[in-house]
Formats: sequence, structure tokens, C-alpha cells
Amino acid sequence: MAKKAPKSENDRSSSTSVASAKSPPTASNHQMVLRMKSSEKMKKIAQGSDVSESETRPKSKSRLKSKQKKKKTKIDAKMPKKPPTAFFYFLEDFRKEFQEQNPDIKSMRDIGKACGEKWKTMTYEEKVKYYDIATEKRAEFDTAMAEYNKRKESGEDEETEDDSEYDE
DNA sequence: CGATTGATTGTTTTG
DNA sequence: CAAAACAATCAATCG
Repeated sequence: MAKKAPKSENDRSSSTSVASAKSPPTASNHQMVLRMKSSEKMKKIAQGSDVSESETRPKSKSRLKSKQKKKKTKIDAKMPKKPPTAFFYFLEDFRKEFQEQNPDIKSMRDIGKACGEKWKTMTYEEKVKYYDIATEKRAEFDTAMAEYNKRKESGEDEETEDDSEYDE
């Protein structure tokens, strides 16, 4: 049911393979552990693990304070930027549809909310599609990070500190 | 006029 | 291991 008709868009080859494939070429170390954990989590969701309504909602305190901007983690001359997550990819697609279905909506905050809800309703298979893309992206990112780490180990005396980074 | 917030979740980063 | 931060996006708003 609800089997999304194949859009004959097999550019990504068999992406509907679900978790069967799951072949993360990564093998860093601690990172791998974390990644594996993620997989476990997904499995949990796939099996449909109840709910967890208690979603800490700090309302606006932490969010406000956080402020996505503010390079606190300076250092980053070569620090690879974080690639968009699966959710973001989904957003890209969803955004277009959402705008078409809701041309009245203007901002993304509304879309984001809608996406979040829909995202939760999406099944693992559907999400996997985006996960796959994100995974690929991360693979590239991993390489970049390897160099970044290397560079750091090689000689990170200046910490890529160009100018003055004395607090703000 | 410019920069920032705002909202979503997922990965990244660092301690 | 855990928590904080940030990733895109774009409209609206503050200064």
C-alpha cells in the first residue's frame, strides 16, 4: 500500500534496497561506533518502537541561546563543512511540493514543521532513500576530514588561527 | 540596507 | 558517552 510508484528515476540505482545494503565503507574508530549506534536506532524505528512523547521542549531557552551562528569552534581552515543531512535533502524535495500545494505559505518555518511531522510518519524505506544520499555525501566528507585530521596532526601549531580570535 | 532569527531533524564536533 | 552546534533555506524583522 502506498507503494510509491517507481518514478523510473533510477539514477541512484537500487536505492529501495532498504537496509539490506548497508555497506558503510567507513571504519574510523570511535566514529564507527557512533555510526553503528545510529543504525541501531534506525532499526528501532523501523520496527516501530512505541512513542516517546516526552520530548524535552525547552521552548525557547536553549534555542535562543544556541544561536546557530557564532563560530565558537573556530579552527577550520580546512575543516570540512557539514554536509546536509538526509532531512535537509528531504526538505529540498518537500519544499517544492509543499509550496505547490501551499502557495500561501511563505516561510520555511512552516514547512519545517510540516516536514518534521511528515518525516516522522515516513517509513524507514522512504527515509532510507535520503539516508543513502546523505551517506554518500558523508563519505566524501570523511575524506576531507581525514585530511583535516592529518593536517592537524602534522603541524597544528597555529591552529589555523589567522587573525585574532579573542572571544567576542 | 544588512544581519539575524526562526524551525525542522540529522550528522558533526568536541570534551 | 553526552551535550552543544551547526547544516540549508528564505521570509520577516530588528537596528
